[in-house]
Amino acid sequence: MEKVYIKQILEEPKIDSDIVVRGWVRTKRQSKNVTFINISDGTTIHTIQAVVEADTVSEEILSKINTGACIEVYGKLIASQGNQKVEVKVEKINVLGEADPEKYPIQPKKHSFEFLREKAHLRPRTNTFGAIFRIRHALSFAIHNYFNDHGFFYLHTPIITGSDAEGAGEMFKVTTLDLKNPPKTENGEIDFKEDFFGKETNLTVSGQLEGELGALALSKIYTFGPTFRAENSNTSRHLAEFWMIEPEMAFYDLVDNMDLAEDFIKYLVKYALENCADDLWFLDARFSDEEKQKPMAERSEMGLIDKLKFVTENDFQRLTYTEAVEILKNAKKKFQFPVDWGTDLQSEHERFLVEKHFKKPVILTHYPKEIKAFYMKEAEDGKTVKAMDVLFPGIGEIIGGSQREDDYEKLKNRAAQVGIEEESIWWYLETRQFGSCPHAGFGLGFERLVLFVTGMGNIRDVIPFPRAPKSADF
RNA sequence: GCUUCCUUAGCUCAGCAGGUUAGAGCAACUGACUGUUAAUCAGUAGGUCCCUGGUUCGAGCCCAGGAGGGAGCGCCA
Repeated sequence: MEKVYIKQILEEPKIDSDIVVRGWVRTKRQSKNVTFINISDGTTIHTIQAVVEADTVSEEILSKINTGACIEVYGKLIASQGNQKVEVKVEKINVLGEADPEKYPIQPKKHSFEFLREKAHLRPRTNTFGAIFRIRHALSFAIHNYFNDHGFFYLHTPIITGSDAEGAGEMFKVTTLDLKNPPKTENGEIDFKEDFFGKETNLTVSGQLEGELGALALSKIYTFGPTFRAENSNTSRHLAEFWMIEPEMAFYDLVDNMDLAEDFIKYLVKYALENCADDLWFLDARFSDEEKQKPMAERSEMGLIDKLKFVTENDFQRLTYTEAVEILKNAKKKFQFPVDWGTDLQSEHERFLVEKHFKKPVILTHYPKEIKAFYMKEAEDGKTVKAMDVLFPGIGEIIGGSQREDDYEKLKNRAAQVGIEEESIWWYLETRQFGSCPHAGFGLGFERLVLFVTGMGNIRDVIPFPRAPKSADF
């Protein structure tokens, strides 16, 4: 028999029908003649209220119904006399799983996110995390929807990679060698020929290079999978394991790339607004409460939902790195770090451009080639590359992308300049020898998107089980 | 990796100038209550003051080292 969940019961209430509700107890309110139990099954932010008249359920069972317990309620769906439209008039309750109220850590009160991070196994049962993970799902789904509708193919790039040339950061080693007693070469170095793959392997830091191989065959591809960085990054915007979306498109130049990035993000935010209204409403209220705690100067001028609508309704500001440097040099604000053409912009500079100067998402292009990756297409001026960074308020860089260098000689020279051995990326270089073409792509940090859409402050709270330096529980 | 702040009851936090038996709110428990909305009211119980060492007649408070956490920076997505 098909099970019915709370979301469906509340959306299409069949008054006077017999129903079974299963879920976890949020609160129980008891008085002499009647007991009220609020139940959540996580299918929606809303709970359903079960009403137990005196003597319908034994004291023994009632005493086991505490916050956190899992119960199965048989009864009739009736119109409610209280604040909600409908409620369940209880006939029978089975306790499926008890939760000792002396020990169950999630109480019907506000908890700090720091505390809940230590209870990552139970935090999905809270309103906030339920909402976040439902939105996370919706956004994932929307990503596949968007690309499928636009003729992209989902390409599965490897998680274990034999290449260490992606240049995106420190990598986690993958090995089956005995770490206490590894085989050694004559020089005394570890002999990776003896390792599982017969060479040194790592967890991927980016699917881009393999993604390009796909684009140069299928025209438009995207990847969406986990990515690993062993950087010792201790911030609220970095994870050691995160999910990245990386589209790569043949015959796209930098402008096409920007157009796609902007349209894509707007679609995703709009999808959340249209499909996660209840959860966003809840998070909007949470966001406002949070903002009220902050000093006036730091408060967001807009509510969460207003912020999201603003992004969908306004064009992103596009400008070159050189133009940005000019704006920053002429700004009245004193920066901690000086602005100079040729050095990378600091967080404070990016924040100024996005949050103070333009007050909307910004796409910066044409960075000096020295501060960008080897695979980016050199611009006509010979000094900059056709790179683009999409900067978001409160998040910073949410997308990094570029038109890719499609000229074999130039690409080979750039790789050599930054010390990448030709043999390690021979397969990548070969695509420029055989049927090369202009192409472009970008990487979108999924958790950074979820951070923006949910209005949360720390990236560790938008992934169910965060991986960060010194932190890999659960 | 760097800078800075924090660690006291299950949770959120207070605590003086270094001075006896360490406090509050919420949660829990017991009871009361004719339908509650994180119910209300009354009561009960709950502590390795993060760890180790030091200074002192005396340390939750001062000093040193360590562990864990937050915020910011760098690296990036």
